[in-house]
Amino acid sequence: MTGVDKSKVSVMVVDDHPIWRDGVARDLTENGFDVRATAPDGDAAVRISRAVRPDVVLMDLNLGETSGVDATRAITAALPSTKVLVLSASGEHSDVLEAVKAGASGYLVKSASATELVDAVLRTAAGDPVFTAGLAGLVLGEYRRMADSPSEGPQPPQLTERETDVLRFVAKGMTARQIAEKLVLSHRTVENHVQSTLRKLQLHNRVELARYAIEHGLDEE
Amino acid sequence: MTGVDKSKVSVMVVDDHPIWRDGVARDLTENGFDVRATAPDGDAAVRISRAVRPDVVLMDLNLGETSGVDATRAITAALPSTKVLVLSASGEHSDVLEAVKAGASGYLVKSASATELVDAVLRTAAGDPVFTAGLAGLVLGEYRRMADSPSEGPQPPQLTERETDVLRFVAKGMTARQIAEKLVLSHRTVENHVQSTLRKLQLHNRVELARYAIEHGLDEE
DNA sequence: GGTCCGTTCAGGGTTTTTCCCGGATCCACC
DNA sequence: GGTGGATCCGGGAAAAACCCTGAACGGACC
Repeated sequence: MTGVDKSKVSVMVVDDHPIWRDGVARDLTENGFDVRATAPDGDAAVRISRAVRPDVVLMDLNLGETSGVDATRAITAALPSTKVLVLSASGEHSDVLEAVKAGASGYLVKSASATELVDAVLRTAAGDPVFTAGLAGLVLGEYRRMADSPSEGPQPPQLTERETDVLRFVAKGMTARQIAEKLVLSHRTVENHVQSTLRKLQLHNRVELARYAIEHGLDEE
Repeated sequence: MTGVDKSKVSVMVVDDHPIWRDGVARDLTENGFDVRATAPDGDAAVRISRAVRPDVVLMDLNLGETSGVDATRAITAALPSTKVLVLSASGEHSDVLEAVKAGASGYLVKSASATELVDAVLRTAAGDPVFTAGLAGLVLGEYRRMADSPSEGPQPPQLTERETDVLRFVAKGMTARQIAEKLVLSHRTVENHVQSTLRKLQLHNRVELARYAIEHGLDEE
């Protein structure tokens, strides 16, 4: 149909309903996409996406316990080249804006047809923002209203200055005590910064922090 | 004198005698080299060289407790583009061969004159192997005698297959228990492999291991 | 004034890592 | 047959990391 090579677009599907999840996955596969992975919740999504590095993540917002928004934030933070296309039952304005703020590249309501979905994934992979009719205007208006973020992108993961300081040293392989000495702090404070950074980025240990820092060039400067 | 741009050659001086160390550093500076760092022992040398990434490391072999050979091995393993020029009081054949096996690009006895030193550092930076008269033949003969290492280079850091397996997973941020499950091992065994790898590469924790793995492409494959 | 957030410190607990040591098997090489 | 390396398993102990909690201060913002 379109001129894009769909076989090169790798996709991950995140949804807590197995039926819907597999249905979407089959649809996409039949349409030539490379469905590399599926995940039932946010935690798994974050973990698996880091391993699989799909081009596009189809993310349900309403994921039982873990929030799709948090997962979206973590994924776009960890994998700048991966696009997250939110597929949600609701078309709530607040949900849409939250998702976009978290780094989503598009927002589709689940009532969309299969052909709409295929088209949306293709366009998302190509870098176009995709929004269900009526929502594009909303997001655009909101952008204008904010007006203060000159060049945005998927929201630089909101680490505080101190957290960034600590992260840099963690990425060099220093212990909390060594960092504390360097920054003239208590090692407990350093550990707290590490903890809050782990939470914000949805990572689980210092090695993952180091990889994150390296991928984002936080360690060179 | 020579046509090479000395101001571009960065050097680190490793020696446990402050007087000698500073004397050499001053000599080199006066001759236009960029002496970026000095270190009094092997541990500091390994640590600092990773941060500074000098073109040439002037390494004393006889460093109190820590061995200059070990430091040489660790530095050449971690920084393939950094050359280690050994500056030793002794001209012992076994010392020379050990140093070369550890990755040294050259070997100079300390009785060398300042001009010889300057010349040696320049040639080392240019990639030439530099040896005090009489030692070049020794090393060449030894190479021929070994004859079985087809293309050597600075000795690929001698990690065993299992250690490399474990390292790959460590670099992904997995704990010893997770790796143990993956490789069907006891977590104590995994920890032992981590330990021996740390020793061999003269690193001190998993974050440094991860950085090593990433720098050497061990994590992608 | 009140509230939120960033930064700092700390207690208290569990888990993991780091470091040292030992022993066992297998296999290759001399 | 001995020797050494790679691989495996384990004990013990100290350090570090991980995770949650509360608390204090100052600055920004309403």
